[in-house]
Amino acid sequence: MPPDNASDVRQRILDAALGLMAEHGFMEVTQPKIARAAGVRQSHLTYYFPTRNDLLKAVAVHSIETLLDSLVAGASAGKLTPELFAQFAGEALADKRRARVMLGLIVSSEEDREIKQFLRDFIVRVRATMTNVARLLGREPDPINIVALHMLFVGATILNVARDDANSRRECAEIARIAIETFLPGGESAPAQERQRRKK
Amino acid sequence: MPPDNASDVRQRILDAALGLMAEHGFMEVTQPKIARAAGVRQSHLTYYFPTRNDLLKAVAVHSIETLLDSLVAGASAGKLTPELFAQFAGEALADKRRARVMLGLIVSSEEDREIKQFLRDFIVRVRATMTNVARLLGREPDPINIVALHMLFVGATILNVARDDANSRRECAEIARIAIETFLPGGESAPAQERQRRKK
DNA sequence: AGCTATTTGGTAAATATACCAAGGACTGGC
DNA sequence: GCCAGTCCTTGGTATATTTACCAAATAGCT
Repeated sequence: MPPDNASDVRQRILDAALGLMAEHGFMEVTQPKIARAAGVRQSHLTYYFPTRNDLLKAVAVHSIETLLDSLVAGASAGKLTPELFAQFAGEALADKRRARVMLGLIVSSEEDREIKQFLRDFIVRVRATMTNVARLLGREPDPINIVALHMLFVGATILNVARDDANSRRECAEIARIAIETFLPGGESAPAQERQRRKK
Repeated sequence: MPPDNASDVRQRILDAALGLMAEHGFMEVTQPKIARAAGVRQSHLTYYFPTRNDLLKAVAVHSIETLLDSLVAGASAGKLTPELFAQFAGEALADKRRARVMLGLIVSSEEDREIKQFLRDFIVRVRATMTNVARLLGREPDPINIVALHMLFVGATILNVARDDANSRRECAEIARIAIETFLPGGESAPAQERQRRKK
C-alpha cells in the first residue's frame, strides 16, 4: 500500500503494544500478539522495528508522551483548585492501565540502558509538571516535597495494581487528598500532623 | 541421592530463582537459567514445581518470607530510635535487589491469582509490622498514615530501581527521614509543613 | 520506465515449557 | 540380610512460542 499508510501502520503497532501492556501487563507484549492486536503482519514489526528492543524503546517513548500528555491535560484543565487536583490525582492513582505500563517500562529498563534513560528523563519531567501544578495552586513547593509527593503517588499506583481490590481504590482517593495537603501545604485543610494530634 | 538432599535441592532452586530476580530482574527468571544458577538439572525444576507458575508461586512465598524477616529484624534490632529507624529505612529503600523482587512479584501477580493473593497478604503484614515499629518508637499512628508511609516507601523503592543513579540513593536517605517525621509525628524534628513555612 | 518504500508469506534459529522412561538410593517391613 | 516400595535423579525429547530474517510481489513517486 502507499506510503500514506506507513506512519499509520507504525502508529497502530505502537498503540497496540501500549494497549496490550496496559490491559494485560508486560508479559503479553510479544510480537505475535502485538501484530494480531494491531491487525498487521508480524513482518511489519520487523520492518518498522528491526529488533524487539527497538520496539520496546519506541513503546517507552510513545507511552511516556501519552502519560505526560494526560498529566499536563489534567493540570491545565480549567481553573485548578486543590480539591479538583486531588480528585484528578485520586483517579489517576487508581488507573491500573497507567500503572501496568509503568511497570512494564521499569522491567524493560532493567534490560536496556536507553529505556532507563527515557525513564530518568520522564521522572524529571513529571516532577517539573508537578511543580508547575503546585504553582497553579498558588504554592511554591520545596523540591524535596515534590519528590516525596511523586514517590507517594508512584507507590499508591503500584500498590493499587498489586492489590487490585475495593480497598485499594478507596485508599487512592484518600491518599491523593492527604498527600497534597501534606506535601503542598498552604490550604486550609488539616495536614497529617494535625490529624494525628486531634486523634490522640 | 538421599532424601537429605531433597529439601536442599528445592531450597537451592528457590534461592537461585530469587537471586536471579534480585540481581538481573524478572526477565532472567527462566527455568534453564535457574537450573544453571542452582547447579541442578532442569528436570529438577519440573520435579519439584510441576509448572512454571508453581515455581513462581513458591518464589513469591519464599521471597515474601525473606522480605518480612529482614523487616522484622530491622525493627527489633536493639533499642529503636527514630534516627536508627530512618537510617535502616533509607538503606532498605535504596536496596535494588529487594525492589526487583517486588517488581517481579507484581508482574507475576498479573498472571496468577494466587500470587496476587500472596501480595495482598504481604501488604497487610508489612503495614502491621510498620505499625508495630511505630509503637516501638512510642507513637500510636493513624492507620491512614501507615498507608501513606507504606506507599511512600514503595514509591521510593520503585523509583530507585527505575532511576538507578547517584541522586536516587541520596533521595532515598532523605525521604526516609522526612517520611517518618511526617507520617509518624511525635519527635522533635520539623515535619514537612514546618520546612515549608520556614522556607518562605 | 525506473526507483524507493512497503507489504506479503514463509521460514530459520533460538529458547522455553512440559513430559517421560529408565536407573539409583534410601526406607521400612520381613 | 534382603526385598519391595518410594523418592529422587538422569538424560533425552516433544511441543510451543518467539525473535529474526529473507526473497518476491506490489504500490506510489519522479
